[in-house]
Amino acid sequence: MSSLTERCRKMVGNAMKEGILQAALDVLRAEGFEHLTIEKVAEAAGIAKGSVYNHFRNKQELVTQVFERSIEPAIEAGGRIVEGSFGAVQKLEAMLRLWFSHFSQHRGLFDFLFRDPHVRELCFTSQRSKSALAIERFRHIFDQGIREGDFRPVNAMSAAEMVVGAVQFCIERQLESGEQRPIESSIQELMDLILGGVGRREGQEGQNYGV
Amino acid sequence: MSSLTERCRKMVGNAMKEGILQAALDVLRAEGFEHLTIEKVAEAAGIAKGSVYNHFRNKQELVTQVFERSIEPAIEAGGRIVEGSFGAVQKLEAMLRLWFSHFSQHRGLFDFLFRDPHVRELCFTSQRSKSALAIERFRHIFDQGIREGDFRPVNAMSAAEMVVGAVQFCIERQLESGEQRPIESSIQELMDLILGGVGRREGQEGQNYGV
Amino acid sequence: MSSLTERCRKMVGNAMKEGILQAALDVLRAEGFEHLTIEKVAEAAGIAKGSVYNHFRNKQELVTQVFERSIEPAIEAGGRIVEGSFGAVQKLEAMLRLWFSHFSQHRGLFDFLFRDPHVRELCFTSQRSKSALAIERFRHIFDQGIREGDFRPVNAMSAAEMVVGAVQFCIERQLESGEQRPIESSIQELMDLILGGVGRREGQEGQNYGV
Amino acid sequence: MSSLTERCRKMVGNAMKEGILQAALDVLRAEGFEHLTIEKVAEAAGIAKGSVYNHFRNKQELVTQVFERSIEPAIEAGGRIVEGSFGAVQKLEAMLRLWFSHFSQHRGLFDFLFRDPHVRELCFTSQRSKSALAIERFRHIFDQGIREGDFRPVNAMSAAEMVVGAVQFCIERQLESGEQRPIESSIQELMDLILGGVGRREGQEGQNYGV
DNA sequence: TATGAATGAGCGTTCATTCAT
DNA sequence: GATGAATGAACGCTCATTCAT
Repeated sequence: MSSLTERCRKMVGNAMKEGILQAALDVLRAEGFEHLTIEKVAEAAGIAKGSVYNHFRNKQELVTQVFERSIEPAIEAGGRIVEGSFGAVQKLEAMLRLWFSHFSQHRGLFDFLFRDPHVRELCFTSQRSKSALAIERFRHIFDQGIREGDFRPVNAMSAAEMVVGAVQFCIERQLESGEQRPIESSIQELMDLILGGVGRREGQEGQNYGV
Repeated sequence: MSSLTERCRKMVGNAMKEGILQAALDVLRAEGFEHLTIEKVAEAAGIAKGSVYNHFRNKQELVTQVFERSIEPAIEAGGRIVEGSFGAVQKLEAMLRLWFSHFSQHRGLFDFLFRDPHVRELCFTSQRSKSALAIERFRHIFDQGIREGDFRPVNAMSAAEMVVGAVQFCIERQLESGEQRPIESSIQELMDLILGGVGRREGQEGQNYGV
Repeated sequence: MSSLTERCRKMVGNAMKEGILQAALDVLRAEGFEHLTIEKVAEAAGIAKGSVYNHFRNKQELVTQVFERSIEPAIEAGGRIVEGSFGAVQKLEAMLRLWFSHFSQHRGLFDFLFRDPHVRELCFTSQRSKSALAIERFRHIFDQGIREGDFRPVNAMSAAEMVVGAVQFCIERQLESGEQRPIESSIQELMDLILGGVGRREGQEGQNYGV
Repeated sequence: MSSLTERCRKMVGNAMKEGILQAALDVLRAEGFEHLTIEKVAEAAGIAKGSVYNHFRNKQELVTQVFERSIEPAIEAGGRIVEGSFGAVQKLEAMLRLWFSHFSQHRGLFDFLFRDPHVRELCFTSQRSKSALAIERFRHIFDQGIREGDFRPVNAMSAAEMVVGAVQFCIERQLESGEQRPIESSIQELMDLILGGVGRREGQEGQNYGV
């Protein structure tokens, strides 16, 4: 955690804010949320404690912004997928790929978001709207799928909730276990389950497994 | 919150511990996690602050045990379901029913566990092993279903993860939104999605929409 | 609180100081003393925080001057009364009238000076010398009265102290209670008490009660 | 400021509170109100900062109690005077004597109450009711005097206000100037002015001064 | 074993003041 | 002179934990 002061003193004002956010992220990663204090953030940023308050009204605002910054790109990417002109199945798969790859690519960045329970909680809190957004997006995809005849006429909302819960949980588990499973494998497995369910169907019975 | 002292003074040590746990639960419900202090717990239990430390090494241990107590019955019930002699589909449905009903019946008790972010996080922490247990149980059910030919030969572990994530998330959402949806409806919807997936099947095509 | 900057930028330095003092007064009235910060004053004056320090060595000096400004006119008016060529009784009454009217006319201005304990204290501090001045002036009036035979040969200094204390206290009380008593009534009552005291006199005895 | 810890550790709980109050008084005297911090009080009392909060909810409560303790005895003594069975003139004189002597005898204790503007302000604030009490008592005395024919039928309330203001101010002035004037002299002078006023009376003219 | 006063590290926050630009 | 970001000492307050009784 090198001193930011020299780097920042002559920077444009905005850069200092970035520096503090980065410092907060560093502290979060290094010490976890419950040991995140303004003093440590300031120290990590190489600035005085009081200076933090020139850029963030209070601790809550700082931590929230750390999280918002981290998740922003994924949200935008999600928006682009939903609004694209592909079929529902493709969109669904793209969405899963986005989630998995985003969390994998930024594992270094998101690790703490899920590993540290305190942070995870805060994220979920702040993400309540984000969660709602995610659900909404999956719902759109399911609606489209149903409309276009690719999906059964299920309750799109419930399906969306289920998928979001399942995906989040799977990602969490992978991060927790440190398992480095190929993303595509996870995606295909989830797609298979989401599309086909676990139940055996009469038609399939004969086709796939015969006797 | 009547004084527990008289009741407990001559009781076996275990009863005192029960009283403290109950007091902690009361405080948690009344004031939320972030206002839970040892002092308040002691006061609610009608004992002295220091006495709490005769039964719990520290605050963390106390709070963890509060949660463990809350979830214990459900865990045992889950064990009985898995070890029963029913079909996988019935076990799966029973399991979902257990989860939903448990959280519904104890809504007053669990509300705070999910509403208060700090508590939720703590619960998830303690539940990491509980989650693992839950996954294991669902995995057993899926294994049974596959073995007995009721389920497709999916990856039982992945399916279990998915279901646990989905169910937890749905319950959380319901608690958060305060929605009082009929349990059976939720269960049936989830069962339908888990068993049948969202994707259209060839066999259905003809049945449902004709050509 | 419009920006003073444009108005003041090209003004003589003195005008800027006036602007800051006025801004400080505005903040004082609007937010009370304990919420008076240099930053708010600067903002109200439409200038930068640092600029305040080009005109006032520190906060203390600024606040003191705000008070001095407020009381200046009354002091000058007091001087004119004492140096006038009237009798002691008339001067005494004029003095009381000045005090009462000054505080009444500027009630909006002085209210906070007395209502807010922190400010009141600060004013009293700064007024210690002002009090001395006031006492001195009343002492002159009493000396004159004694010399010219209008007053008994009392200790002029003690009488002056007494009167100043009494008048200040009465004004304070009125401001505190928010009472809107007619000034003339207060003045006449005080004059009566100062001149005649409360004690019964031989001459009165016969007049008022007969024997 | 000797360590109170040894002395107090074995004392009854109440003694510790006394010790803190005394320590606060010491700090107040030594450093003035605006430098009174909880930390300094704790240090002066030889205890830990947090311990102060075992006896006082917050700083405000502590300081208020310091003041209340200081003035309590005088208030009670005042009550005994008013309720006594003497004439109004005697009661008035006794009251003045009480005030002067109380502040003189406890000069060491009250010095700060008047010398330090911050404290004075706080006292006046807390004393608003005390002031009201003092006024009420003088009013009773004046009422009695008027009823019994010793005083002119003046406005008892106004006279009381005037006297309280005058006496407080005179005492303040003496404390401020450090002047050690004989109390009796001050009392007699005030009594003379209060009873007789400053104005010359026709009847007196001949009697007292002749021509 | 129960007590609860004492502890003391720690926290979030404020704000008068400085100084490089 | 004007600026305002940076400073950093200071403050009131909390509370898990200890320990002498």
